[in-house]
Amino acid sequence: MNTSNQMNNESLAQELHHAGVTVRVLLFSISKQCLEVVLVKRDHEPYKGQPGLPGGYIQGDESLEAAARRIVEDLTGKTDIYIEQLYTFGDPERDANEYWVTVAYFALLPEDFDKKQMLKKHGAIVCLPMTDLPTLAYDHDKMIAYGLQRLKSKILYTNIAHGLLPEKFRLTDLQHVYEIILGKPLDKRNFRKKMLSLGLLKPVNERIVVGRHRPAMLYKFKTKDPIFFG
Amino acid sequence: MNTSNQMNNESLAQELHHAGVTVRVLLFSISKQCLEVVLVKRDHEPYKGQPGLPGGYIQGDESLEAAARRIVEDLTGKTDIYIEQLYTFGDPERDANEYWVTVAYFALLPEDFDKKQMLKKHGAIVCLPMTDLPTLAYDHDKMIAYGLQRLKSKILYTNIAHGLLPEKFRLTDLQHVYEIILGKPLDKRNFRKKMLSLGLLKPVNERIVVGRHRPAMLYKFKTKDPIFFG
DNA sequence: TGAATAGTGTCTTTCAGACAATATGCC
DNA sequence: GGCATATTGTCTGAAAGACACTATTCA
Repeated sequence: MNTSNQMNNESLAQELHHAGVTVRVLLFSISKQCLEVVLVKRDHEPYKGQPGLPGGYIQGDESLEAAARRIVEDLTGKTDIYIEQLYTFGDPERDANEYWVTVAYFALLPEDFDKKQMLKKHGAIVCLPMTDLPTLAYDHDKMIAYGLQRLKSKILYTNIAHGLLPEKFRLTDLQHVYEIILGKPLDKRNFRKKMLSLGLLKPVNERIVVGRHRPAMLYKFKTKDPIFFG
Repeated sequence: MNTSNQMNNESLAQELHHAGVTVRVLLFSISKQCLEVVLVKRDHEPYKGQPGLPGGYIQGDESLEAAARRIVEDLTGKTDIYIEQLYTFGDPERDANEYWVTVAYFALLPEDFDKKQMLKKHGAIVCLPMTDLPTLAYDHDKMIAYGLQRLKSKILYTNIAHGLLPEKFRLTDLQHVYEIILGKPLDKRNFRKKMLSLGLLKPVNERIVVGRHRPAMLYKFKTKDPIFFG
């Protein structure tokens, strides 16, 4: 396809200024000690057999975000996953054969989601720790770097952490989420003081027994609507 | 175009999962008392005659950002304009006839740029204050709202203000930029204290005479590379 | 009763925000 | 000399950050 010359004819321009549109999803999740991202093994060329981000084409009757939600639902079976648009990548050098515009979305999987089901059903899927990623198809590594940056900054001024946690959780769980994403330990007293002062959480009148020690109070987010603070 | 059914054939999918790709640019600028955005009068259907955001099609040999830069250069003649990607809008309901994916970019015009030239050369262009915008083509009003939000938040934690100022400026000019964007007056002493403590500025050993009073020291940004603080 | 985590308070420092008087150069 | 803006410092309250001990439950 050659579109480098100036277009004066409207219909010709419409013909040539089209591009393939794909949606990619960065599905982040917290495992015991690290942040993981969902990858699929590509089943056709280019980059066949290599891991890449899950994604697909837009369909003519759905919005970009709806396409992203469909892809996430296909993988997880869940519809209440946190999703936001991340960035749009479009560069003729991404693929020698065609101009692809890829709209990347960013999604969060709660800790209590059973990934085994997903891994079994879609055999080619893996969850890999962010610290040890293989070579990925296309510019998917750039997308992941960008998504991680977004997550790191946005957890500091929004209630986005709810996307990574179960409905009810301990303050300790919440702190672990922050520590894993920020990559550094946090002071327990200061963390709790700050979190509770923000007023985003409400205590659930339940406790959870984890080991042979004092059980912890459970909390939930008052709302999962986007809240900005700081 | 009907793409609502499942695609099993790869080449068919490639045929149908294409969309028209346009780039739109929000070109913000500071005038005496308010923030303005550049609009053009559309010269063909749909929305012919109505004001809308400047934009165009991607060409096959340029990236999305390059397309945005080309559009800005066509309008302004300048290549060193601050640009960043804002958001990508894609929804079949945006246009009944075709699926358009629109990648919106966000750009800043420095205060010393002579807009008269631009308005004269491209007769259909207007700069309108953000507070009094007419009905716009498509969902361009949504894009502007989104861009304004980005500007308001990003001026608080980055050096993005350099895009709206001349190379050299008074601290008073910088303060005006903040006041106009945030829509509220700021305390001069606190503003200067904070700005200088950030270490983003360096004094230029020049003064500027504006009226019959003490001339002000001029400053410039140490770098226009993106800097995040706070 | 011992193991293991839950839960809590003080002090220091830093920063944001309120607030007004003096300095300087031009006309 | 008068006008008009430039430039500067203090005080107060809020929040961040360093830091360690007691409470509770289960096995």
